[in-house]
This record gives sequence, C-alpha cells and structure tokens, in this order.
Amino acid sequence: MPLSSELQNLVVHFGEMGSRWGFNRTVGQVLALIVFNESPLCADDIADALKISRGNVSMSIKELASWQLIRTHREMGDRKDYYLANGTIWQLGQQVLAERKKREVDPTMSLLRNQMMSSSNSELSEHAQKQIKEIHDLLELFTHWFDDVQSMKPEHLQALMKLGSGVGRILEIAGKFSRK
Amino acid sequence: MPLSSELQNLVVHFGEMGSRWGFNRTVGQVLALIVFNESPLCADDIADALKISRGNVSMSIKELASWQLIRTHREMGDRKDYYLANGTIWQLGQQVLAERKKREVDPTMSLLRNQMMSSSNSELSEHAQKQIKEIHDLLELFTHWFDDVQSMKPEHLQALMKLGSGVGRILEIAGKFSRK
DNA sequence: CTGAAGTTTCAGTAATTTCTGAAAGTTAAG
DNA sequence: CTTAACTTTCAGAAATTACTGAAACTTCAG
Repeated sequence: MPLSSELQNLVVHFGEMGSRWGFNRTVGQVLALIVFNESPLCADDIADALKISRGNVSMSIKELASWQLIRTHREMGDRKDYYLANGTIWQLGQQVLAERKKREVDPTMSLLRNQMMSSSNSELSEHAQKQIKEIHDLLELFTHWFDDVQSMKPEHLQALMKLGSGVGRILEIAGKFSRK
Repeated sequence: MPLSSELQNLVVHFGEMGSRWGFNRTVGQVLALIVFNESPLCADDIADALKISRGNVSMSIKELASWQLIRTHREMGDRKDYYLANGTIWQLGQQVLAERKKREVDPTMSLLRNQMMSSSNSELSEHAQKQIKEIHDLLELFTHWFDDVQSMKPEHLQALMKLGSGVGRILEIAGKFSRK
C-alpha cells in the first residue's frame, strides 16, 4: 500500500538530506520509514513503499546497520528479518554524531599527528607548520570534549545544553574548580 | 613549480576529506593550498599547483567564498585577485560548523515545525507524531546551544571545552544558578 | 537431502556530480 | 573607445556514485 502523503513528505525530505548527513538518498529514506513506523518493517515492505529494488534495500539496510541506527527483530515461525530504530531519537542522534566524527575528524587528526612527528615536517614553511599544529590542537580539543559529552547521561547533557547563554557566566565559577 | 611532497600529502588528504566536510575534492584541495600558504595565491597559481582548469578554480573559489573561508586581496598595479584564508584556524572551524548547521539542520527544523503546525499532522500515527516532536525538540535544543556557543569568545569556549569531564561536576553547581 | 523462503552480492547500467575549455563578461590603462 | 588582462559562465564530456536484477548464497522445515 502507498505511504500517506504526510509520511511521504517526511520520507522525501530525509532522502534529500541524506547526502548532507553522510549517507545517500535511499539510505535516508529507509531510515525515515523505519523511524516513523512503530512496527518493524521487512525488506519487502521497504522495497515496496519506496519503489526500489530488493538489492538496494539490502545495501541500505547494511549501511544503516553499520551506523548502528537500526536493529533486526525476528518473529518466531517467520524467516523474515524485520527492522526497527535502534533506540530513542536522542540515541540515534548521538550515534550519527559519533559515526560522523569517526569519518570526518579522526582520519585528519591521525594524519596531522603523524605529520608533526615526521622528521620531514621541517621541510614545510613555518606558517604551514603552525597551521598544522593549530588544526591538530583544535581537533584534539574537540575530540576530548566530544568523548566526555558522549559519556554523560542524556538528561544531564540536556540540562547542560538548556543552560544556554548562562554557560558564559558559569565559566567564571567553573574556573575556581578546574584550577589545580 | 610543483608542490613539495609534504604539502602534496596535506592537499591530497584535504581533497579526500572534502566531500565528507560538505564540499568536493577540488574545493578541499584549494582550501588546503590557501590555508597552508602564508602568501596569497592567484587563480593561476592554484590551477597550476593542482593541475586543474581555470574554470574549475573559479568555481571552487566561489564555493569557498560562499562558505566565507577565504577572502580576496588585491595588490595595486596588478589586476589579479589573490586569495587568502579568512581568519585563524579557529575561525575557519567555526565558519564551517555554522555553514553546515545551516545546510544540515535548519531545513529539517523548519520542515518539522511546519509539519507539527499543519492541521493534517493528525493524519500521522501517534508514534510518528511523537518522533517528529522529539527530532524537532532535539534540533531546537541543539540550535539554541549552538548559537550561544558561537557567540562566546574563542578563549572562553576553549576554556570551557578544556574542562572536559569536569563538566559533569559543574552541572550540579550550575543548577543553583539556572533556577528562576 | 531437498526445496522453499529468504538474504546478499555484484556486474552492468543509470543517475548524478564534477570538470574542462571556449566563449562571454568585466575592468581599467592608454 | 579600444584593447589587454583578467574572471565568470556554461554546455558538453568525464568521473563518480548509486541502483537494478539476476545469480549465488543461506537457512531451515519437512
């Protein structure tokens, strides 16, 4: 059966955003379909709803699984795999960020670290060396901060974010506690 | 003249990462070239160093300008445009994040807001409505937090991030100040 | 073991994105 | 105004990425 036009809108939008979020159109659409359906969907439901090939569904599912955004559910007495969102929206968001950091930040961090340690680094201009160090330090700072934040309980993180512009004022207070 | 092999490495890497960071390979390479060169480069320098067409340089420059990552410098008595990084590494980083938020978060926020206000929203399942609200609220929280953080002075933001895992402890103290 | 019900793989094709280079546009000196 | 120096645009070509569908594979009931 076809999607309701309201759901259709969402699915199309997630498809368009897909490539900006690090996957492709179809993967984005499959994700939307799964997230907005409470009951798990099987591969044929998905192929059917999105009018795509069975093979493409398999690829997209594999991709979403590699991002840990979906998980498989099996009914007894039924050989089909059924797919469903792997957690709350908050958890899915965390998962996307973690995966993107891994793909977008980590490789550069590691290249820059190697570059700085390499003896041939001195062949670069002073300016280039300085820029490398600054990018490296920025990414490292981000990485540590990100790891800390990932390990916080969602409600604490949420509360912290809600402080909003208060965060500036708190900084001064915090200073007293962070000094060794 | 060709690039030193060390600089070459960096340029190639920024090219590979380019598409993950929201632009394309060439744009990434041009950015690297400009960031690691202290002296401004003209379009021909770039075409030459990267072995790409003049037209492609023009497109890439335009793209980087739209991200506000580079700016133009003109020598008197010379009609050429020379390009240069538009600020410190920290500023470039902020700029990239701001632009990506605009492209990756804002459109979805706005779609979801409209969806929730639309009278036809009730045609969706309870579950879908709940998920929409959760995504919307998460993005809104993120947006407010992001705006606050963007407005902080770099050194304050840096200090805050450095607190690292201390951020959890501070939360309790902060609680006392955020209550009305 | 057999075969039905399902999933995955992958070679070829389709769609999309990026790049080139020539033509059109712009700017300013003379 | 004319021309040289430079930049931008854009149609078509090239490169890349995504999709299909048929074949191979897996799993399990009988």
